[in-house]
Amino acid sequence: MGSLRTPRENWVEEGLRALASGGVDAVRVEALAKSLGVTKGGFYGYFADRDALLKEMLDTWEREATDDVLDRIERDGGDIMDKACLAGQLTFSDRLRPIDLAIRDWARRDQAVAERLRRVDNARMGLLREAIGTVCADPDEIEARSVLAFCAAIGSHFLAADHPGRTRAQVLARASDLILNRPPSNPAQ
Amino acid sequence: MGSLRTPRENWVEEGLRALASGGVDAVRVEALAKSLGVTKGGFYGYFADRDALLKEMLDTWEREATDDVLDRIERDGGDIMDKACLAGQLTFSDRLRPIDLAIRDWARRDQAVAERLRRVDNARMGLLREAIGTVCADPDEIEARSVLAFCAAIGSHFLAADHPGRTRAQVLARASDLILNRPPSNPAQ
DNA sequence: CGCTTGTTGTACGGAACCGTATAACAGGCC
DNA sequence: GGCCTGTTATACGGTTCCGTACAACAAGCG
Repeated sequence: MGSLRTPRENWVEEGLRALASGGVDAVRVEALAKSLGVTKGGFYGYFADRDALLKEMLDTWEREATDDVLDRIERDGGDIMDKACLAGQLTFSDRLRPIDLAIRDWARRDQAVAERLRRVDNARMGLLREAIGTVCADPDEIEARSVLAFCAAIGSHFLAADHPGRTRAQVLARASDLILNRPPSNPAQ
Repeated sequence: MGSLRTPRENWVEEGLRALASGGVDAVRVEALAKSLGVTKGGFYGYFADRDALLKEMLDTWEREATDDVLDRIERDGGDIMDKACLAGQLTFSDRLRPIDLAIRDWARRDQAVAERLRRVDNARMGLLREAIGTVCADPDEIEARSVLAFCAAIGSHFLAADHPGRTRAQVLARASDLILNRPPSNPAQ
């Protein structure tokens, strides 16, 4: 039995890389093969067609963005607010963030992708509601603050504006204080 | 002199439509021609190439998203908060919203587009700062609340989560109250 | 009406891409 | 070493797209 010279996961991995940097339309079999240093010859041994790869990429992403993140925050422990913060850091890591953003745009044009994103976002919102539930009691307000937190996390990556005299991180730190209903943190941190 | 049977603006208009519904990669000369009911024969009489059309589309969008909106809110009058709200409604109108979102994704991969978006977003943020300056005094807090408002406006269109027992509009209304530091509005409105 | 001017349809060459077929090939196994 | 099995390179036909060339054409004007 011959060994797997460029195994299935490599194609998925390279596909996610292409998705992250160029959007769905950049996920092209021949381009991926070139990046992997092979020709597309072997691709069709693993995948029926391009759509099968896209589906597998989404499976991988959905698992990494939910199960893997949940496992990790469970293992690290801490209170629910710590967990939500860690989940946020993980989902907006250098690896997952560009994939997440690309999938959000993709979801606007593909109903099946939108459905997957909905599942993932619902899981994330669940965590956020729990965390924010510790700093506020009214259910409507919890929902509003959770959505604000989520929108700030996503939107800040799509927002191009400058903040004269401040860094984006400083502005977002102050925004976090507002969302969590706490006094301004030390701006020197 | 023959008349302009399908004039320059039609190509730009159809290009923006394609951009809005399918992203930059959907803006293809032959596809636009088909939508316009002609062949691409005439296209290259107006534009040197596809990039020239993309540039013109961005010009049109930038003008509509800034000058046209500013003219309109100036004409309608009202206080600065009214103006900012109207600007938001115009920016996220059925026409401009999908273009705006597509350009945001486009900007992640094209530096020149990112620069244009930066100019537009800076103009919008300026208006937002003015409006929010009427409900809060601390400059850092104004900046944080303005960014929250902007991120909520953008992010809510990229967010796929559900809100059990509520509509997205209800949640956003409550979020507006939080951002503008005012008591909960009547939820029946 | 016939010319001029500018728009449009059609045809072409070239590139990128998909998916298939097939032959060369490399590793394990006897 | 020689076979077997699964991976890879190569070649192919088909499609879609870009940009160019040119001929057909419609409309205004003398």
